[in-house]
Amino acid sequence: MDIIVRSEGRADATIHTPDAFNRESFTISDLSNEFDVTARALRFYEDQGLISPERMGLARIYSKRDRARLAWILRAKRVGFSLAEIREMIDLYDLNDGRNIQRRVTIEKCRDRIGLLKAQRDDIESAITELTEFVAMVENVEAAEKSVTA
Amino acid sequence: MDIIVRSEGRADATIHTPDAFNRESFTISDLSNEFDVTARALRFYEDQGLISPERMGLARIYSKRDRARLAWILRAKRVGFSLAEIREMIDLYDLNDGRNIQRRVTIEKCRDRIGLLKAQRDDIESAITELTEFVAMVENVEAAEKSVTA
DNA sequence: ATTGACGTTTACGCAAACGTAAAGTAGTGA
DNA sequence: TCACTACTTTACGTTTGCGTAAACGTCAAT
Repeated sequence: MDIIVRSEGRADATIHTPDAFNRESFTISDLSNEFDVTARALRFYEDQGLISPERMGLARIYSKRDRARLAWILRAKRVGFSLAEIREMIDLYDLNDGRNIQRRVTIEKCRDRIGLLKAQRDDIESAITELTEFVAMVENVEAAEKSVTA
Repeated sequence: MDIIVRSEGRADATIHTPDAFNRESFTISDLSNEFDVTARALRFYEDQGLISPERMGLARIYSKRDRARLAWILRAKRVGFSLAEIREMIDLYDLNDGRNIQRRVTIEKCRDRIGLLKAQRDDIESAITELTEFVAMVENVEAAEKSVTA
């Protein structure tokens, strides 16, 4: 019996790890399942300095913060940022967390990013419109054809 | 009639090519200048089957249609499509141009694409909001600090 | 005839973002 | 103890989207 239904039926292995009674921590497969990315990807992000989960022996233990950060990373990716750019931004956040660095630079970079994002959004809007019109057109041709055939 | 707006100082060579009195055709550098992409990129797109300009001997001659298609391609790129995906879409358009293929499939694909684009747009919106808030925050900290220092 | 400016092909190079073995460790369950 | 499963590292492979010579053709002007 394949005990592991995941989530709602996943009181197995990883869960009885001594300290994880509260869902404060996650395994690599927890997160890779939840966010639908491969473990390989997560390890890669770590290599690139995007996340640094704790370790229990060798195994990675992701905290809630790590999880939140991952969510952030993935959205940034979807939005078109490269991993390098994401790392930069994370650094910005972190630096401004422990704040003592040039905020001007930070703000500048963010503004640039915002500009890019807006342009991108507009491009996407146009694309949506165009594709939608295209679909409508194709459907009309289809309708016309049917009316002829009928 | 502002036939050539971007030719501030380039009414030379390419222009007196015998047949191109009307701006029906463009050289590779015309387009690479206009759209700010390298000639290498344009040739690459051709390799990938995205555009197929005429030839005059060896040289590529881009028609107005080619130019329009290029504009389309570049926007699709900005929106996040891969060259392969772009080729697929172009094929869809073309097939529906000489229409005799399954429109259902076309429409399906377009709808999928539209869905993705909308999700992407929403992600971008969120990112814009978040970044904007972040900037505001950083600026507030700055202001607060100044008020202390002052 | 030579020098540019512009065009061409062929082909190797490269960074990004993982995929994919290969091989070992560690805990659990029968 | 044995098998299983999840997790690990190391390291080479792959795809995408061009960059970057190298080496050559073509025309116009000097």
